[in-house]
Amino acid sequence: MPVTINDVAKRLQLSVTTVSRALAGYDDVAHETRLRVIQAAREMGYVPKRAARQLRLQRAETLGLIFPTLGARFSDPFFSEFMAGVGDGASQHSYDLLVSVAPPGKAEQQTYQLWAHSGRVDGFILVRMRIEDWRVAFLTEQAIPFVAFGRTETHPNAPHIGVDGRAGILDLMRHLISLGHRRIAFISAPEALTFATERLQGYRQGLEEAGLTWDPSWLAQGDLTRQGGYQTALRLLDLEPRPTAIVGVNDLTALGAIRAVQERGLRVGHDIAVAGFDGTEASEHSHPPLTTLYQPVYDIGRRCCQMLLEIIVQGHASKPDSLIRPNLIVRESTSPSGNDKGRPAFKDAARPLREETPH
Amino acid sequence: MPVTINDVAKRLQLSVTTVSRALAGYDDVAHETRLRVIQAAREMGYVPKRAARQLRLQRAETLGLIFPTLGARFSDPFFSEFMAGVGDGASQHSYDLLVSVAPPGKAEQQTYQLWAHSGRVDGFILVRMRIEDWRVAFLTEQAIPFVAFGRTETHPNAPHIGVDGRAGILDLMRHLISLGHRRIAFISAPEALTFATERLQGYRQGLEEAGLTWDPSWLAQGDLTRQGGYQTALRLLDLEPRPTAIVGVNDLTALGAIRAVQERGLRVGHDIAVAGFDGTEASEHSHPPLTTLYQPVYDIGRRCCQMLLEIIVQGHASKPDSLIRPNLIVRESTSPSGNDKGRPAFKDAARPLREETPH
DNA sequence: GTGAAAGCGCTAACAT
DNA sequence: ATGTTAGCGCTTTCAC
Repeated sequence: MPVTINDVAKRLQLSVTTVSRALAGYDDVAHETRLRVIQAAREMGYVPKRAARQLRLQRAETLGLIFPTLGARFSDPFFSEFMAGVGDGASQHSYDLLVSVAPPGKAEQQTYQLWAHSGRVDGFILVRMRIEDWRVAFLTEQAIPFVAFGRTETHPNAPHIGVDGRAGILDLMRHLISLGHRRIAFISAPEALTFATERLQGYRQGLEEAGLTWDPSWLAQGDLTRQGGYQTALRLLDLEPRPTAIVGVNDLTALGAIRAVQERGLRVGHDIAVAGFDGTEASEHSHPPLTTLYQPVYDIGRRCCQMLLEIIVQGHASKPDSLIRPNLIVRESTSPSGNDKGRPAFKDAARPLREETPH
Repeated sequence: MPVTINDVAKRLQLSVTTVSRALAGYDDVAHETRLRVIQAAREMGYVPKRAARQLRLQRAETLGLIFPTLGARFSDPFFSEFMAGVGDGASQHSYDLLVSVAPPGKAEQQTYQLWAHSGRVDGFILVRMRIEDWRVAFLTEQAIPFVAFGRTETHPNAPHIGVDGRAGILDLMRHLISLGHRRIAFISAPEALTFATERLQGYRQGLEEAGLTWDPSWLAQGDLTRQGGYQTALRLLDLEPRPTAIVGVNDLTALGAIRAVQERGLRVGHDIAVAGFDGTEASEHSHPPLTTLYQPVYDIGRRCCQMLLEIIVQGHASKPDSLIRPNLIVRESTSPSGNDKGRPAFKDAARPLREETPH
């Protein structure tokens, strides 16, 4: 049933070599022959069998992406957009994308091992980097190509694309401080995650820079979910004196905090400022819209992919790492005019869609 | 560098046949031999090359999943969870999951063709079914295994798992009507999508059942996004007399509608009821929490996968289709006590997490 | 209980 | 410009 290169060759009274070379675009094939081959292949619906090609070429032309699941529910708004970027980048070079979902741990490690050793993939895209990340150590040691979205403390020179969370949050802190805020709380995340620590640094730096006295109880730990943000914010709102601003380590956390503030009968933007990080679609449409730091996730996915392909094909990336500065998008959640009722006092900053970032 | 079955055989002074059979668990291998083989394989880090196995077995042991992108941004909270379900189901049977993202059209079709004809995958999981869906026609005609999440008008007997959107929305309509609502608006989606049409049927049926007079302007068309829901709801709110309830075809739409209502200075739940469909995490944490119809997306993903494997392995599914009834979860967005300030008047209905649905 | 050998479909080195 | 051939690593039939 499935048509092979042999079928095509027989029908044309040619050798498989010629067919293969004609299709692959070699220039030592007669022009007319090439046309006949292409024509026949199309008519017969011939497509090279991937497994045969992989076996012969000793490469899979496939990239691997293993998402760590966080809890019972796996619904990271990031995920789909990042994956779209990686997927588009891959298919642009006729590479495929193999995806798996595994909670960090034994099974996860086995999947990396299996995919690499079975030749299922030529390299990996890593996400949700941890400060100490066995994946980086493991892949480096085994000389398996990879590119990470985010850096690792223990292997700072590993190929990666990072987002400067410290600088981003610092921008945000300056914004808040310029609005007059002095008691600024921060809802963090498990500190094993690199980006959480980086963003926390921005927070600390912002406080220091302004020479603000600081209360340790203003620093709380969430879990990156709305629920976590909500519950943590409730506790922060009970403090005396109450913070006037709450910064969430990501949008989901901040969105949860908004809910907490509103349940306490306070007005977001007016009584208390709230801000997040990510620039997810949800941040645009919260009530009030959320001030946040936008990072171009789709684009980062594409670039991770490009970089990985360079490493696979050439053995090294032309630029082994880069640091993207997120854009502060000021919306009503940190504006004195932000409130629960009535029309917005001013238009939102425009948020770029899938734009290419300069390289 | 990579270790093959030959390497293992040589080291043990055995033939590759015996090694292969020992590892595959055949019972005509001496017990002691098997142990030696397993031991050596582990020590040497031997993993069968997938490409060689695929070529020999003439199957990929891989499933394909192609997500249609909607607009510039691809961020459906629902996809990540569905994919997790499919992925877990696949890996449970040592199958892999190949994922791509393509806007409906030419490129999408080519990907299906390519993956099938190149033997890259053994079958497909289809999502976002349309009333008339060329994918179903194409795959059926080519005898390529597939399972769809949602039904298709033109091929009602194609293997699929559906969610009874009509019955779900009907439950919701009864709920709204029992609360006294008489002017109920519905924000729909492109009618080419099966689920949009099904849910719309539930809306119409609910109105009919109650014998309500109906104004055509209460039916509006969104695009499944928050933004679309927001803008469409704004128009609905300008009607005279104003609807007292707005039903969104999905959670995102309803969440956008909530924002519109609040911007107009109205209280959700009190002045206007709003409800959605999906039971996403975001619906739990909106302000106020959103009444919605929960569908067990993760579980559906798993079951689609199970079914597809049955078709691939046995040639047919033990149960070619099933219809899941979504659960109405009543929250404050349709409660007279729902409002923007103060504590919730009653606890949310519990929302099940990744539970198994009865079969 | 074990081994020899064929062959899956493809690409490329090496003829001619 | 085209053909012959080897071989990628695996599974499985068949022989012993």
